Amino acid sequence: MDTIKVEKKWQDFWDKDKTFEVKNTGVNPYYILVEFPYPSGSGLHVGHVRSYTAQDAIARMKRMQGYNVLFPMGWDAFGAPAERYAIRNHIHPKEAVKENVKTFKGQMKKLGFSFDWSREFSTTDPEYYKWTQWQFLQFYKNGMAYKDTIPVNWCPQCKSVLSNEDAAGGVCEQCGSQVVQKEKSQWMLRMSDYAEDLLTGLDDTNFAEKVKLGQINWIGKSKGAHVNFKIDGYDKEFTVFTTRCDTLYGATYCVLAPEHEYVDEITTEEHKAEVAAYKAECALKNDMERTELNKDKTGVFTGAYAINPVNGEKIPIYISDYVLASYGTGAIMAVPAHDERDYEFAKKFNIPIRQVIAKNIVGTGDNAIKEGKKMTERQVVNVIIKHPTEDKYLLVNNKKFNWFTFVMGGIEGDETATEAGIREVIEETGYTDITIEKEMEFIYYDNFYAAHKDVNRHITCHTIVGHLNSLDSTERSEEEKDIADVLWVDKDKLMSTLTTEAHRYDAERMLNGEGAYVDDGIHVNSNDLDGLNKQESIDKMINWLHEHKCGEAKVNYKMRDWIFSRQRFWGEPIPMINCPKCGWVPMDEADLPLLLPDVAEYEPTDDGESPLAKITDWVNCKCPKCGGDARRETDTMPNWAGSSWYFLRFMDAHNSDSFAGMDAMKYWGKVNWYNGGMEHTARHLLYARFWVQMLYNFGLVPNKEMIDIRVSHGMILGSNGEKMSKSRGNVINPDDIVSEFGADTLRVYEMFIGDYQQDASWSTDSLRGCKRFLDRIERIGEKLNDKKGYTDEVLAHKTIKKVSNDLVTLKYNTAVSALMIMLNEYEKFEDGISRDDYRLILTLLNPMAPHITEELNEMYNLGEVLCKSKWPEYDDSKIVLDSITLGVQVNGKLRGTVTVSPEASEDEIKTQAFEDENVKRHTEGKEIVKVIVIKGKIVNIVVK
RNA sequence: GCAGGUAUGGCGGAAUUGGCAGACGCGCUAGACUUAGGAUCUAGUGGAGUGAUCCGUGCAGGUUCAAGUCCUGUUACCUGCACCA
Repeated sequence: MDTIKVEKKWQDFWDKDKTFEVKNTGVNPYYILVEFPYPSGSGLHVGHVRSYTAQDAIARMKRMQGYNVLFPMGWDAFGAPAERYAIRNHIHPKEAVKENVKTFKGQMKKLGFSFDWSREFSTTDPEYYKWTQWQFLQFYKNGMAYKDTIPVNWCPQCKSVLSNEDAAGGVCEQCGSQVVQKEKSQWMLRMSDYAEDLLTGLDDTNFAEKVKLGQINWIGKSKGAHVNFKIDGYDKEFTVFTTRCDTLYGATYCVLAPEHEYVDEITTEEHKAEVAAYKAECALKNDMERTELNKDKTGVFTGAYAINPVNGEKIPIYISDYVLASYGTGAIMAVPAHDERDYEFAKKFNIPIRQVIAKNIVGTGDNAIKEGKKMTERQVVNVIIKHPTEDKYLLVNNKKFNWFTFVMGGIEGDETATEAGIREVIEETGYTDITIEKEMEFIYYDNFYAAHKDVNRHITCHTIVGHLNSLDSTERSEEEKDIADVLWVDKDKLMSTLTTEAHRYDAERMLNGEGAYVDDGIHVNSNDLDGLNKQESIDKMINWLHEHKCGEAKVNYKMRDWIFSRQRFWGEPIPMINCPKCGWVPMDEADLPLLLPDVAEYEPTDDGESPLAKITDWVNCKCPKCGGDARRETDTMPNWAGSSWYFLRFMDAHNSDSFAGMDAMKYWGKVNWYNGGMEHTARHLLYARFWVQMLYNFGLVPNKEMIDIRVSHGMILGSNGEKMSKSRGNVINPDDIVSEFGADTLRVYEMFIGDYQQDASWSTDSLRGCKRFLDRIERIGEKLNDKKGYTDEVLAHKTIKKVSNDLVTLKYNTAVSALMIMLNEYEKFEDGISRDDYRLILTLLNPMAPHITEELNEMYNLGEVLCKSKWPEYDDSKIVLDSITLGVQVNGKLRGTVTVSPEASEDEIKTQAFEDENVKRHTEGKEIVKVIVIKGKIVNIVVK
């Protein structure tokens, strides 16, 4: 078959027939959406083909099933690449976009996607961005847009503001020079106001779980408290955000972000120079550098002290860039004992570390508390002693209970842990030449049954670490010798030798180094909180803070307001006017769209303003309020703006009175099924949902969430398993594949390539396999017979069911495989296949290979064109087989099979199973313990 | 570091959700038809063994009559986020 000719023929037919154009009327509306592409200069990618084909297949099937399917396509054409291209080639970006759109559209048509082209638009069309601007004005008028001064990435060489992506690694992507931070006034949208709504709104969607998770992580909700700290010697206080106000008694210093507003004021005279230097150093670093230098904490002391509200203690105030000005309040209380970052900082600056939580180990198993035994309180010391010359540790082995532990014992009277520890080592092991190095944080060993004393215990367990200077020793008492042996154990055998959890925990802390203890436990050194766990303490502390007016419960979100300005030419102009008298004034809505002017130069200005700033005719205007001279905003909107509502426009693409009519939006309801790349699931989806929620709150859209199902496809990688890129030389151009193998082959192959949501590597060999499959589909047409109906009813209905279900559960690969199996079966039919057989396989294959199936359907005169035919329905009762084969296992190993009718009783199946020769061999002479029959699945005979 | 994902023949991947592991495709082997084969058709194809059989789903345990699937621990790779208090 001449695929080029045939495919063209059907594409022309669909065009002329307007087969896929839909009206906003009729029953069963169904809206299928794929992310519209950025029409780049390099043309369509095989990755696009994957997701477009998948959605196209669903669209085609749904139409045949009687749905009114909206499957639109358009262009997300604003953005930096088009602008860069324009700068280089001195042509207007809209010309470049026109060219690229032509290429993309041509490629899409050649692939036979069933888009409704009557609704096509580009975000760069004035008729479209008019409404993007109009919506911005609604945001502004409702107080959701404001101006603020924030730092941006600035390339001094290109004299241009860079996005975080373009400034990756602190280096300008274009020229390679060092990026610096520069303060700029920017339009912002109050997205953080919607954090909670964006979180709860997820419940009204059917996004894939991992997509939801991406949204949740991005929003980054955390519950905690604000705590106010007075500054010693000032009538001033600052507020910190903490999720762990329960550890307030362990706060031994505070840290302000270097940008914190109080820093200059509270810094004492002798620290001024140091603080100023540190601040200057931080200002030079951008976010990337700050995080890169994370390995080592830096900071300086301000000389000032804060007062801890719970105990009145004076604690030093430091500044450090590990505290971010942009999160929380830009200030923290530091609890080194129970926060890893604080711990690291405290170690480096020699700040006290105060334990306020003790790990609590509860006895389990043999150590679990025993009913009716006395509960006793004990202070215990565990002693970790290192060998004087070898890398070994001193253990004792209690013979009666076969316990392996460090030396341990009770602390008597007013002994310190160290004194008790030394005493116990001498008593239990005889070694006398002991040096104790340190005491670790203590732990509780709660509700634990001590078998050797036959009592229940609540132990406070102090752990000290030391070494022997020599093996000098005294004779142990006979009593001690009876109780326990002394042994030295290698470092790496330690963990597996120790028999109690408390000792293993000690060993781990000692070997891996101590750090902050961040888990739950029992509070200590915390007055009223002592004895409480984490949650209890948090609740109690929040009450206390509230009562004493020095803090309150507080929820914080990672998500910040949306920076909505770009200093770029190729974006939607922001329709705002700056009047010297009236300030910022929105443009009159009747004057929209505010068109992008035609200019000759697209380079940004020297001070980083958008190129629009240079066009004085355009910039200078009259204030809509007072009529005086005023200037337009020269910043443009970000690329994300146009794509935040395009799916609404598709519902009513030609509406000139509004961005989309309420009736049209109500008719289509939500986007039923939205597909896009994993890389967009976090940001694009969040922006779009935020945008829609605002519109909803202004009464402009019918639903708070406008997208129901969201799925993401995996990437198509090069044949070497790496991402396709020109530099790697592994790019596959879909055009080449279409002209050599045909669009249908490419479509079927990309559906068959593997799990849709997983990445997959390109394989031209595998592609050939799909070509062979389609060739065989064509060839079997020569074996048509005159019989009526399906030759194999079971096969027919089974396959209808499989394909119908697989297409809507993203299992395209097994749908194709089911059709391959069907064809394999057809080829085995001795008298050829019936016309109904052929029509069936062509229909089922049509969503994936629409051209060849239409052609064969027409060639053999099998019926109406497939795209207007009805999708076949399956009948479960026809899938029932006359007989089924069950595996027979003996002790879980397959030994034979039985073939029985589906209605066979358990006894019949059992009887037959035992008749199998091989089963007999494995069961003869053995005791039958149990026979398990799972109807329709398996028989398992358990023998001894 | 945190979060998520993945791991099954020579390769891409199936497995009705705990029930005959390796469907389907590629590749490979042998044969047929051919002047020819990167066409087509037939047979075979996880490993070891002549065989009965044994071993096999990253690794180590566990639960179960039965584990790729469930539980505990662990390793490697991929993708996000990254000092989020």
